[in-house]
Amino acid sequence: MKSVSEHMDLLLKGCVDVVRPEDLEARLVKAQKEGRGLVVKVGFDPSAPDLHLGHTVVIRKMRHFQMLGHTVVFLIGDFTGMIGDPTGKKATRPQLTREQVLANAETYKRQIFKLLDPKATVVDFNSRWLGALTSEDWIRLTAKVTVAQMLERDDFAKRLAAGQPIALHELLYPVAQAYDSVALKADVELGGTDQLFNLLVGRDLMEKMGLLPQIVMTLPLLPGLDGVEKMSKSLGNYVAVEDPPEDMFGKLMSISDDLMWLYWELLTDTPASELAAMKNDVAQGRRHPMEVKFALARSITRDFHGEEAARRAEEHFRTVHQRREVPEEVQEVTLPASGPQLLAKLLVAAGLAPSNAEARRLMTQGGVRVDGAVVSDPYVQVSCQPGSGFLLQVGKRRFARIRFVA
RNA sequence: GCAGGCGUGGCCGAGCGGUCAAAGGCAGCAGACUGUAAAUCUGCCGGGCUAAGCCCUACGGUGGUUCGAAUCCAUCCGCCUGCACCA
Repeated sequence: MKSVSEHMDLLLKGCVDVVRPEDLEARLVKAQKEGRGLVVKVGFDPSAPDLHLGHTVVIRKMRHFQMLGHTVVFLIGDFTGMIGDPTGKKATRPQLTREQVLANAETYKRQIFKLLDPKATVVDFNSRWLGALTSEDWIRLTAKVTVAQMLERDDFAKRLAAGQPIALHELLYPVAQAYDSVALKADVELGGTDQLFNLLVGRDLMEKMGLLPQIVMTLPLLPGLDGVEKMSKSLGNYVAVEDPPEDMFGKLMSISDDLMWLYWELLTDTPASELAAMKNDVAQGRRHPMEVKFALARSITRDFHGEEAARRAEEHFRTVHQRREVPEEVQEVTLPASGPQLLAKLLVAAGLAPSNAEARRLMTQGGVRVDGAVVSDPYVQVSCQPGSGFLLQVGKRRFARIRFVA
């Protein structure tokens, strides 16, 4: 087994806050001596099981713990979901049914097990213990946390100062999350940097309830493909875990050279030392940034789709985007044969344009090719003899092979 | 409850009786450029029609006024902001 300090290198890679590193090290040493793994807890929202690469930053860290023999608890916050993590955005969460929660859990599993080892992952629901608390239990529990403590939270402080409402139950969110750590006797809790406050409440509550306070580790919020905003579905700058390999590869190739390094750090397991060497090589002109970006796209695509799919996605990218050639697999569209037709209408029929007007526009702008040749006259007709056909291309990367059948 | 305001294209947002298919921005699409699906530049960006034009649909819903309404009036729906109330 590797030394604890080597473990530390892997575990601390990419982290923003670690409270406290020396505690982590001590606990690793103790665990190793006792031959047991640490319990690493991470909470997830039960309502949004569409994971993107931003989420995988934390999930990857979970994997690092697994790789070192620790147990990871993927905690679905079905009880806290009723509150909704207070963000100031009103909107009380719609309550999910038991069936929805379970269905979402399955969706989560399908996605996280691309990175995590199912055997070393415990999937749990916090309604299991939070739902079992009596009114009396809640009073005893909330007695351990002060209002002043809650108001340290930036969001609460701001709203209070601005005279905006803070519903009483919102204060319960951090307390409930903290109690999760008590129930699980967590050794470590991971989360995004936005979770720091909640995670620290967990430490505090554990100590008050006679447990060893958990170690808190936060990971950065991943910037989206634009390199500016954080990755999020609503901003459209994301790569979904379940994006098809070609899309995933292509989206990753589109990031800027600067952003690439952060993605290397947060979305691969490449050791920091290796990364530094690579960065240096590019800076010295010994390696081309594009080549390094290819390696990145390959690595990430492989994680989610496997070696073979990643290879094909790369090939597709090189063919279609780099060499501007026709991809191996082109969607076939069969249309009923007829007399001569306006090409514009065929574009619509083939699903390459949403309306005739749009199809004509595309043609006028030189965006349409028939068998490789640009056709810019919006009124050309083509013959639609049975058995005949041609390759239709719109823009650089949308293709359809048209065939006419009687 | 009282007073005032708002609702415009995928989104934000201007327009306040005709010249409005509706400024501007974002997003999107196409072209150029590029190692790149980045950046930048150019063009397009409701729909139908072989069209410098005509027609249809569209500015929350409905009904009016007017030769003519996104623009005025009535009403309904939805949202917001003050003030009041909160036994």
